[in-house]
Amino acid sequence: MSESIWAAIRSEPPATTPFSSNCPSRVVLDHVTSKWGVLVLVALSRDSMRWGELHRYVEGISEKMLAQTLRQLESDGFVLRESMGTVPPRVDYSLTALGQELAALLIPLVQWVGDNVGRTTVPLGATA
Amino acid sequence: MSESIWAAIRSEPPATTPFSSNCPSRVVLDHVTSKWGVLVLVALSRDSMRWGELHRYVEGISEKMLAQTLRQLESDGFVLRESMGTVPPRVDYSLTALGQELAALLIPLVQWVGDNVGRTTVPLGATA
DNA sequence: CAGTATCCGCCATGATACTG
DNA sequence: CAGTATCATGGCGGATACTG
Repeated sequence: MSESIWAAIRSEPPATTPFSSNCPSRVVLDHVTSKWGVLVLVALSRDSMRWGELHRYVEGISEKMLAQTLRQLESDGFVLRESMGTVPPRVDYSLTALGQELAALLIPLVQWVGDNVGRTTVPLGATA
Repeated sequence: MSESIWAAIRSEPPATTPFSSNCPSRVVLDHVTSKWGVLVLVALSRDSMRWGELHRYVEGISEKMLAQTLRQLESDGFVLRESMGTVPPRVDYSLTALGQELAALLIPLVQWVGDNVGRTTVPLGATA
């Protein structure tokens, strides 16, 4: 009994890939590639931004989704939240070192998509 | 009247970015970064795959979502579907040139996430 | 200003069953 | 084998109102 426990503990997390259904990276990947996650991460890649700035910059995002996305990315360790504790409140959001590594990979992607929408055959009228 | 029409037509699609709420790239970005879209695109980046192969390779994807994702990516011009017209049926899926360009950007991302999950602070227990 | 709280519709996702 | 059809549901996402 104790043996099986130790065996289980000792056994390495069996080198799962994002293609494995139980791989933790699936979760992170979902956060990162979420509808708003990508845009927020890229938005913060230039410089830190305040809540209101982000809200205006990432057009169309609701307050709820902005809050949710930021909390998510913060809990993943990609975003740093700094409250200045002033009145009226001022809160700055920036990328952590980890977040910057990630954003570095996201930028070319967003850039490419932006540049090449015209080459795609996306059914017109899909404005959503 | 005709003037305003021409003015409207002549005016360039006002250089929208993915941060603009009405930008078409938003749609493509959503397809590409969809839960299964990323994985399917990366899966096909090595070589073409049959339906059943994909279904097994991208663990956890339902038949419905596989079909839907493939149709989506096909209609965007990223994926090529080739039915062999045999019985029993054999259908091959591969990336178009456009899809390969895209996948080239997706691979480092998926790779990075897979390699760096450990550095993130994803709340444990989130296996979904 | 920077959020939280609440309500709600809709659709993305999934499980199951069926078909050429 | 390669899908489609159908049904059920959770939660994504938006709108609105409220607060320190």
